[in-house]
Amino acid sequence: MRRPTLEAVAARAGVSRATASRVVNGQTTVAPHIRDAVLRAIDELGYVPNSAARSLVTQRTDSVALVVSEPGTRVFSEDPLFSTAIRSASVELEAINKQVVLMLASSPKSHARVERYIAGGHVDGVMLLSMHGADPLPSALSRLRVPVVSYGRPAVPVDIPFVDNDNVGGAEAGVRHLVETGRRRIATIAGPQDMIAGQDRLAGYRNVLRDSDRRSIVAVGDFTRESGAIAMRQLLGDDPALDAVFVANDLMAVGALQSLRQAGRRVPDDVAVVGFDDIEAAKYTEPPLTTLRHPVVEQAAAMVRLLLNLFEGGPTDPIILPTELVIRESA
Amino acid sequence: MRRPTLEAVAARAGVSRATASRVVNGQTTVAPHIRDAVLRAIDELGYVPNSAARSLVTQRTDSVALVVSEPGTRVFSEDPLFSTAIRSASVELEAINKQVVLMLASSPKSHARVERYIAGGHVDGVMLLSMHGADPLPSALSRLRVPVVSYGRPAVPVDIPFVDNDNVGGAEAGVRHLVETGRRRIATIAGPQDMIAGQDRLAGYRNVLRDSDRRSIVAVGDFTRESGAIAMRQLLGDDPALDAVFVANDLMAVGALQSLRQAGRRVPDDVAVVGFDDIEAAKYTEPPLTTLRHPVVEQAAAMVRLLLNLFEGGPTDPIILPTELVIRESA
DNA sequence: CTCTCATGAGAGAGCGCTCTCTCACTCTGT
DNA sequence: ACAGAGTGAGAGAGCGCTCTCTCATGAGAG
Repeated sequence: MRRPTLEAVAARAGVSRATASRVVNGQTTVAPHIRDAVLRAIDELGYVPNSAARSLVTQRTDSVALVVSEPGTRVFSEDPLFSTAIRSASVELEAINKQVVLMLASSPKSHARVERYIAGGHVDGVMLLSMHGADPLPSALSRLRVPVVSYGRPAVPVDIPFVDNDNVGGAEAGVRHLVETGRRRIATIAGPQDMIAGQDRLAGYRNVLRDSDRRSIVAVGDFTRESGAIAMRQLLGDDPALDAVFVANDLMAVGALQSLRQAGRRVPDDVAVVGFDDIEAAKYTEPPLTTLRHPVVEQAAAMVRLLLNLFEGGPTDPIILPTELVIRESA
Repeated sequence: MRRPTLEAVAARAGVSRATASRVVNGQTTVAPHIRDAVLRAIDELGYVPNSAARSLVTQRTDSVALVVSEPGTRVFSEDPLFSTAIRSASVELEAINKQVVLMLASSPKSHARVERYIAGGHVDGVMLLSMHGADPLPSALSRLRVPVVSYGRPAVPVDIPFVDNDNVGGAEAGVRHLVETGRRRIATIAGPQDMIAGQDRLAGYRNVLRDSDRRSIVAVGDFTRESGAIAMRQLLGDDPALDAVFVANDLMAVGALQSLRQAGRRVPDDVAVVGFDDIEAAKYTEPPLTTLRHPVVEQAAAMVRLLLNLFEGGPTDPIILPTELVIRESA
């Protein structure tokens, strides 16, 4: 009742195991009629190669770890960017016949687990969706001499190829839009400052405010809706006269819109709101959200290509993808 | 420069490979001082067992496939239930030291890929997040004699243990709430009728309407926001006097709210809206959405336990989890 | 002091596959 | 007709591990 082996196939086809192996692996040095005999045997027996045996000898596993390193669990479920990136990366990897091993690294304990697993040579490479700045994983993994690429620039300077979007440039474009539409008191709800995206988007905001001679008004959230709502209330308390807010991601912007509504502010008449990410929900807020779109699917695909290049010796320079201002009704 | 083998560990500790293996696998028949010597050698060499070699002989892989079988790609990224379920299942599996291999099965081509992979014995078991009714995967996999469990009742009657929430009961509770709050013309935006959740929630709606002597007004969406918006417009055209709508999921409810707003209807004054799922966004709509909560995290965890039971011969009866009506402002 | 028996450790046979090496055979050129 | 090159197929050595079988040792019983 156990699965047929290559040996069985070879026996049935009346050839040696080596020849059967050649056919399975698509080598051309097999005469057509022998090839056919082997293929028929494979078909009749329902033979499927044993991957453990294969990777034992080839030293390859044809699978890649997708490590989602995220301290809290909330963002993962809430933020559609995660699932989009994961899906896109999966699709790309499956296209080149690599399996995706999904690993969640939230606690230090699971960090250790991930490291052990990677060190165990279970995978040919690692793709890191690391959100947290103080994350020890990027450096730990790069030390393991395993091919690693990162989605998003690693917070600590470590020699890992990465793909990111232009957070600074995007934020600048968003805030500039507010300046150009005549807003005077432009606040921001920044993302967590231990995340690169949080830092960079705040930097972009500051750059433009500095150049346009405005005072910066900053509250900090953690990229969740909830925190956006709280931060918005806080900003309204700090400066009731603010007439615009640049929110570092759409999820927080949704929360901010709610707080603005509760405070009786009309958007965009009283307060203009610009988000970041252009998640699907941004189209459905009241009013629809002006935001910065960045190509998540392309970014994930680029990350896969980067990993492939790491395998095959192609270029592995960091890739920065552009963002695009999507103007809807909130600003 | 290659990784140390058990042989190397044994040599360094001055024991046989068999003894080293015993220590690695935690057998107790090793004298303490020998055990220590081996452990020290492991530590010094940084030894990590080669999983390919191990699973070659043990015939186990300690990994489980999580197959997301979903025809369109949109729902996956948009619907937070997917990521929540995936995360919860991952967490549970990691707790019992099983790896999660994520597989997307959207096209027939990828279906074949998944089948081949599963048949290849790469995984000890399969967890199926199958959304589509006509999905050939459940039956195909159950034929492969691989342990399979399903998140959500499979559409075709196939002998696979599954975990689901009480879709019919939940829908009934939601519609009953509308009836009890005095609504007369209660429409529904149903989910796709080739999905069990779509069918069952519509059935629940029909049950209550029949019992309360009301006419049913049905539009069908595909569980996306967009389709909810379209369906709502259609319903308003069909029956401008409707005063309530039960929407088969929150995503479509968000779209419906938008259409209602555009049509100048106040919620809940003119039209009451009840959703289903209680996604995070339901708290942030205008007005916040009354909806049916079901325990996604628990459901995924239960699925993992079911798979474990399949491995170890525990009970594998289907599990139906209850839903709970969460009353907010929309109804 | 010998015999039995539990106990701890080693020898060695695979698990199923790939891949190098070798060899038999056919084909070309002289 | 024969050397040399080219081609297709088999033999066999591992890859790193687990696990059964066997054996050496020493404690306890007679």
